[in-house]
Amino acid sequence: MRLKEGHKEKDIIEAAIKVFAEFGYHNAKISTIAKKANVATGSVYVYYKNKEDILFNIFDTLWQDLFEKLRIVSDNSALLPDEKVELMVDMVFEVFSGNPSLAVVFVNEQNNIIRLGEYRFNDYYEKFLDFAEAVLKEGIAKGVFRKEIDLNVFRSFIFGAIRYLLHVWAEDPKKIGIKKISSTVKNLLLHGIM
Amino acid sequence: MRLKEGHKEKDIIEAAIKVFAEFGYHNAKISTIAKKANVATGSVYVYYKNKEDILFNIFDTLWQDLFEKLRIVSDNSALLPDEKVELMVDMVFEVFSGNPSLAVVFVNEQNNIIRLGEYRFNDYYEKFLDFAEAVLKEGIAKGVFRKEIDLNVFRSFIFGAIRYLLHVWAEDPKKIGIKKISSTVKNLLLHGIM
Amino acid sequence: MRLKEGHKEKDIIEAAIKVFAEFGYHNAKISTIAKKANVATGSVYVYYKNKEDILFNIFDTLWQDLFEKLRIVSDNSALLPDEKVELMVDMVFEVFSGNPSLAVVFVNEQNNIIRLGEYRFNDYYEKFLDFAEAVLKEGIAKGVFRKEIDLNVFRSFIFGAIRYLLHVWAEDPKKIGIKKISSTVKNLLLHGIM
Amino acid sequence: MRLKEGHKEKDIIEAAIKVFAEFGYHNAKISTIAKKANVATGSVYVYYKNKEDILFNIFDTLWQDLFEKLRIVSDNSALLPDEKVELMVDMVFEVFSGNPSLAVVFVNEQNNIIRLGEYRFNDYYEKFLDFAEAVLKEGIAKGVFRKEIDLNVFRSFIFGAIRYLLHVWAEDPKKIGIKKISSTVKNLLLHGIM
DNA sequence: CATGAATGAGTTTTCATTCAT
DNA sequence: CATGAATGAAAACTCATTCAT
Repeated sequence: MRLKEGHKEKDIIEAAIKVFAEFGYHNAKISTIAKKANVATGSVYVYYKNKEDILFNIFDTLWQDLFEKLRIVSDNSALLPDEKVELMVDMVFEVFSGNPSLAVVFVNEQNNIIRLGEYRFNDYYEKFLDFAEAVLKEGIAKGVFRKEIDLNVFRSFIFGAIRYLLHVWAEDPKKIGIKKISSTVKNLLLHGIM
Repeated sequence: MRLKEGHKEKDIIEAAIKVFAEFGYHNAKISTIAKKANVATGSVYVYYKNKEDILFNIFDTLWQDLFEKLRIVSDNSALLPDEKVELMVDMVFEVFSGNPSLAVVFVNEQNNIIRLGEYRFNDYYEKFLDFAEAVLKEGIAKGVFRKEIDLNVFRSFIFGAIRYLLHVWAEDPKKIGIKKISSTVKNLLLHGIM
Repeated sequence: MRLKEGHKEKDIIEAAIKVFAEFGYHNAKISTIAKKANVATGSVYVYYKNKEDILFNIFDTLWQDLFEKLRIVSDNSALLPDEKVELMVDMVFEVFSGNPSLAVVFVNEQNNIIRLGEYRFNDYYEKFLDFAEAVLKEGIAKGVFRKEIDLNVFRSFIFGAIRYLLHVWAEDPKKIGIKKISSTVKNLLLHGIM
Repeated sequence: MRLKEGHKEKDIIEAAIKVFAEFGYHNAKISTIAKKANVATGSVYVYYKNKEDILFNIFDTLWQDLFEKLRIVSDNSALLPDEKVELMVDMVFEVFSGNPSLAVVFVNEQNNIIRLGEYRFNDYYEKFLDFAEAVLKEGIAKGVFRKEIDLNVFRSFIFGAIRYLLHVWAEDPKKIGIKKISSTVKNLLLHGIM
């Protein structure tokens, strides 16, 4: 029999990330993805149920990766709250640092993902924000963070700031170094501009 | 007799904002917009060249509104840098506070706008960020703001944070009050969490 | 405005009957139907939701026509049972006599219609067979028809015989005259071959 | 070691009959047939040239079976014409009685078979109807059957009636017993309803 | 200006068939 | 012979845009 070559599935995802990043989900054609993956159009449907299934797969993998790394930081009881915040910010930038296209897709297609009606992604996202919230709470409890900060607003504040910076960086990775970005973010987050 | 009612153009834009917010630009049908505006499909094309022209119009109006208000704050030499920052944040939330759908469109369709190849919007956006940067520079010069902050990162940091909070608020305006959001943002921005 | 020309809807149905008859439902292309109706492909979708909707429409119209005519015979209390049977047979052949293609579609696509999951057509069909059954019952009650005949089998027997003859005739209307067919059917039905 | 099991060819045909019966020829997938036959998709093409070849095989086997049995009845000079008719009807129902799916395929896919352009099936069918005609002729010659009956119409009449009853029975074999059906058919055929 | 019927280009998806192993 | 991964041709359907009235 014709053996599965074993890399088509991955090739397709990688091609899809690039094509989604370049054209956006709605303007991305399956045929373009297939071509970029050196695969026939029909082969895409051997591995993925349909177009949205490809997008879901990208996000699934990504979130799982994020959680895994986040948990390691979160569970480390030797760290102070502010150190945790710093490490978390670093971690997020690290995940994307080797793959700007993935960052673009992550930022741009969030809405599509939700509009496509797959609610599991809301859960991922909530869970992620809960991590951020937990660290803040811990910091407040230990008297390291200011208690006037609304937790709900905080978590979206930091998520939005990072998400957008990720996008800015991904659009032109050479313009601002990712190190510079993450250190400025950490600084602003902890101390503000004053 | 045919009444020249004279508000079709505006009706269409308002309908479009709602429809774009609900379905996203790509899934929004011209016929749906027309129906919501109580206008025939063909009439949409009397006032707008095509679908993207409607989106461009929404953003044009919006940016002009933002600039006008921003300039007033920026030009007020009686204000301290930190007061300026606070007022600017207030101002942005104010612009959208009466129109959640507009906020959703503003946040979600930014990418489409740019992908559609209309570069004037890059200019709008740059100009807007320049304002933010100018205020920061002024603050640094006056010794009010910390000079370690990278201006380029700062402006995207604040833009991203606000943009996302706008979205969170717009999706469910009753969940978190816009006042609470803007005060927390100002607080975080100036002083950080520590 | 561009006025509805008023005959496109009918043109499409008529073209569809011909194309379905020639190629069968599954091999019939919307584009072929459109071409035959002198209409753009997209116009088909202005009038009909999708391909199966066209088929449903054909059958709806047909069954309604059949019922109307059947009822007139059925309700005529001046007729003897055997006269009713004769008239009903005549009537069915009459309905199709001007439109062989319609007969072909009626006979060949019955299964598709049911497989497509529109159960209203089962009702039509049951109702139709009930008419046949009622006439037989009446005949038995009056002692004109033999009471050994199983009603359930009878109604399918006659339906199948007529349906198939319709098909034979429609495939080549000149081969056997429809008059000859219907008179033989009536004869066989009432008296058998002995 | 690979076992040459030797019944794959038959397994495939049997699976195909079931799948064609359930979904219809056009909606039946080769992969579904293969799965039901416990065989790989590609193996289907080892034994059959293509999809239509499977259908042709089913009909070939079936018709040969029908002819063989028909000839035995037809050639039996000890039988009276009406006895022959009765035996022929019995025989047809017998052929299908153990395999409702085969009956469904036989009835439903007749048209596809002809549309697929294999004309040998027209011959089969003509030959079959000729048998029926011959018996009728013999009966007329012997003065047992009425000579007013048009032979051409007769043979389609009986074919259509039986074909349809076969379908009705096959769709729900428990609803009406096949014995009841065949006895009613014989009765109606010979004596009519009066 | 206003209308909404008509258009047809463009894309996803399916699945019979092939073929490398 | 047997396999099932890979292929790509084919068709339904959508909807922005046009245009006759």
